[in-house]
Amino acid sequence: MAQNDRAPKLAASPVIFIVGPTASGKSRLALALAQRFDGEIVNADSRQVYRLMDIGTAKPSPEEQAQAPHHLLDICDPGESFNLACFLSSATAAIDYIHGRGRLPIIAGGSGQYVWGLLEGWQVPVAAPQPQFRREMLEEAQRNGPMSVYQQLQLADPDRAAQLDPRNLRRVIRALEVHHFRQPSGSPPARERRPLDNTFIIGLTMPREELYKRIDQRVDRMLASGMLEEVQGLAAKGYRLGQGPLSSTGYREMGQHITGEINLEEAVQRTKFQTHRLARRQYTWFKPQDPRINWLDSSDPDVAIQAAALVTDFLASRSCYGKIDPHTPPETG
RNA sequence: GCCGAGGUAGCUCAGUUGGUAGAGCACGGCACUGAAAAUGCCGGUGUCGACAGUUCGAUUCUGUCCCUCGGCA
Repeated sequence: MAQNDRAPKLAASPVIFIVGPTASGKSRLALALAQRFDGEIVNADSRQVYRLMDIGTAKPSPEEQAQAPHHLLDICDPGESFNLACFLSSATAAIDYIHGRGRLPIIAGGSGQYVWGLLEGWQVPVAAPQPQFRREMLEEAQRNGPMSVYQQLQLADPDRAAQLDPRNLRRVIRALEVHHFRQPSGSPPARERRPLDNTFIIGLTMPREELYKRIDQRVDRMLASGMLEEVQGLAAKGYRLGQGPLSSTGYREMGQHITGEINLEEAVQRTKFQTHRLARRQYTWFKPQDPRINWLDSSDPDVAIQAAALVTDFLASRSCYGKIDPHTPPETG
């Protein structure tokens, strides 16, 4: 089935992915594998890219970061907006760089859109966000209802309109934005993107109840280590509570507490519930039945050993430069 | 012990002028191609505290009992 339209790409440089819901232990496993296989970690978490957002994003500590090279952490100011396109180009660059050093890239993170976009080589429309336009459309929706914006899209791009829920204002506005501001053909084309070759995906999971317990404990730990103070510090620097990156789970709830909307206890409980929801939504990107993902139960103390064994096998099967893999055991594993 | 208020979905509560009930949150599922930890969508049978009475019919009315929370002793 691996027919080649050109020279076979033997031993293409491998890439390891570690995916799964929040609090499943991705960062820790990434570190273990990086040390074991001479790897470098590339963050695929949409919030850990922001500086000053450490505690609430469960970003690896400086000590942990010192144990292996990390990429795409702290590359943005919380006032800037990071997005899929930013991720795709910077992650691709990081992978090339790591391969160039003869090392193993380990992509670790729970942002499904980023992970699959990178792995599947998504070609995103070249139309930069237009804050002004978004604001206008938002006002339009407030004045005349979201339907009026949707109707504009139906006129402008009926195909896209048919794919969207009219009630999902944000997506509808984005679609209109793409229609109006897409780079005209003739301007330099976007960088051609293709699916990554030679990838191996490890998924970390565990029984739902267990996951929720770990999430709750982690939220308590975040608070004890100064999560509220972190958000207060961001507010003091002028970042708007509840906006942009500060609308992330946990940050939003702490913000609501800071403005006096809810008490601390309520904010903590909501953060826990919101994080459960986040985990559920992550499972719709990383599906338990997805054959591409090699799932491991992260509540098993041996996960790191099991993962290392899988990676060892994977690398062995790929690094033989044209030699035939001596044995392909039929067992299911 | 007496007087009030209340016992309805896992939680907080609404409701039925008598025809077996519904919101928010939780929880479960889904979508997602430059905001994605964001945004949007779908999913509600639960001895309506227990027992008895009135009634064609009671979660809804009546009585007794049990429990909770106030107040008075």
